[in-house]
Amino acid sequence: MNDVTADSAIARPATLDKLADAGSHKKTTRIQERNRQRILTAALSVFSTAGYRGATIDRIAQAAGMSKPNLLYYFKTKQAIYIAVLELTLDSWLEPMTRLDASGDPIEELWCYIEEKLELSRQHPQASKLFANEILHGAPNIEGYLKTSLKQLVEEKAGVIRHWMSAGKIADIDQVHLIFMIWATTQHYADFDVQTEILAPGERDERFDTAKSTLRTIFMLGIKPR
Amino acid sequence: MNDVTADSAIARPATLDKLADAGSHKKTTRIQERNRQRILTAALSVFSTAGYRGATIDRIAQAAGMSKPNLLYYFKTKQAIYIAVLELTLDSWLEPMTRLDASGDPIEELWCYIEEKLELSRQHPQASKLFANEILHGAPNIEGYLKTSLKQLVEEKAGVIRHWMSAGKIADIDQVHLIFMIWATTQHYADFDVQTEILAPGERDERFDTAKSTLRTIFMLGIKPR
DNA sequence: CTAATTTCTGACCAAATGGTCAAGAATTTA
DNA sequence: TAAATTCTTGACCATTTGGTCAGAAATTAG
Repeated sequence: MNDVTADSAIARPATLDKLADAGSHKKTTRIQERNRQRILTAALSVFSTAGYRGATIDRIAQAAGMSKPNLLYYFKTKQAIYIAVLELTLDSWLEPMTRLDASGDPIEELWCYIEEKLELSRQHPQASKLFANEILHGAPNIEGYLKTSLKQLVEEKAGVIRHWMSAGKIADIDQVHLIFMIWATTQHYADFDVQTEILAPGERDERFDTAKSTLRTIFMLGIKPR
Repeated sequence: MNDVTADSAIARPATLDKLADAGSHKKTTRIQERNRQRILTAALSVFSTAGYRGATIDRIAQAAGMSKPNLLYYFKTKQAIYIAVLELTLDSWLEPMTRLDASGDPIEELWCYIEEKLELSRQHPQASKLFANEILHGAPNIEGYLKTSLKQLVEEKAGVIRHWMSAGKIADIDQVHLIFMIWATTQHYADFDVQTEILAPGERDERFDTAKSTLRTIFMLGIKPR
């Protein structure tokens, strides 16, 4: 019996493996390109709604329009598909943060970041759910990434925010926890969309617009220097 | 093949079933009392970390210190255990909101609510994760509850907040989305604890204290009337 | 103490699922 | 066109897992 406890693909890989045909010298054919893409798209859809354990290779194959053995011809294991999808979406999910610019106007920079994060939740809720699931279950597959790349990025941007603070441009609060607040409030609309739909009925876009104006009011007032 | 899509116990039960020995006329023995309790505790632990699909009856039984068939003597199905745990924790999880008092001081009332929610995340992270998982996967088991009891409660309290607003006691923002913000920011520390541990290292209590002071600053400044 | 009832367990079953494989179909290359 | 390579699939296997059951063990009732 395995020692794996949670809804995870594997116990503790230190880092994400590069699954792209990195070392391989074989050229990738057009069929490969197309099918891998189909699989990844299908996998994102299935994993994000069903979680790792809840997803079955059969479902993913079906969603990708191919047979299970055929899918396994492109990705050897279920875990390999999962890791590939995580990899594929991680960068774009974190990208807005990299654009926090120390030389810009603090209030404007932060609002821009919040807005972009909310926009990501609006347009790519599946990515958000994928990560939410992963982290909720202990982040066994991206633990290494969190501890290295993400930590470094967060430390860098926390430094930027701290700089703004000591210049008296924004209120004095913990920088990392401010980032947590931004993540929590924006991703909430993707991860818990079922709940927000029920409790704040109406058109989806309308809901996101109201969310945006609420976030603007509170964050902008909340971080303004006194 | 079943039609169930996500990591869910069942497709769409309108409401949570009362699983307590409601209709039964048999008395509950002491052994029953003890073992049911053990099972529910174990189940909360396992379900919250592994999700519904990731949890196995065997693991729950093991955590409860009994054999699988014995556990199934007390709860007929895995789903029955899951629903029972959800039921057991739902009320206490939502209870702080019921205490939002229209006659109290708005700022103080709201801060009190935020503080209590954060405290719940600190002391009962498992409950938070259980719900996060459930809602993330479409809330198939508590959909009915969300649409009735929770919706009613939220509407009532949104009314209270609206009242404060029209009296000019707090800033003019969407009430329901303010509630979302409070949920998102406080539950974040339970649901994504792995991430917060990595990015904001140090003692757990210290982290929660810093979170609290950050939330206080932003929320209190953010909702203050201009 | 004996009988009735409750509690508990090992053995077992059926379905679901991750993964394999030999061989056929399609495509590319020479 | 023929050979080589890539792509695809039905059939199959092993493991996991939710759940059953007959009966043993313990507990309670008379």
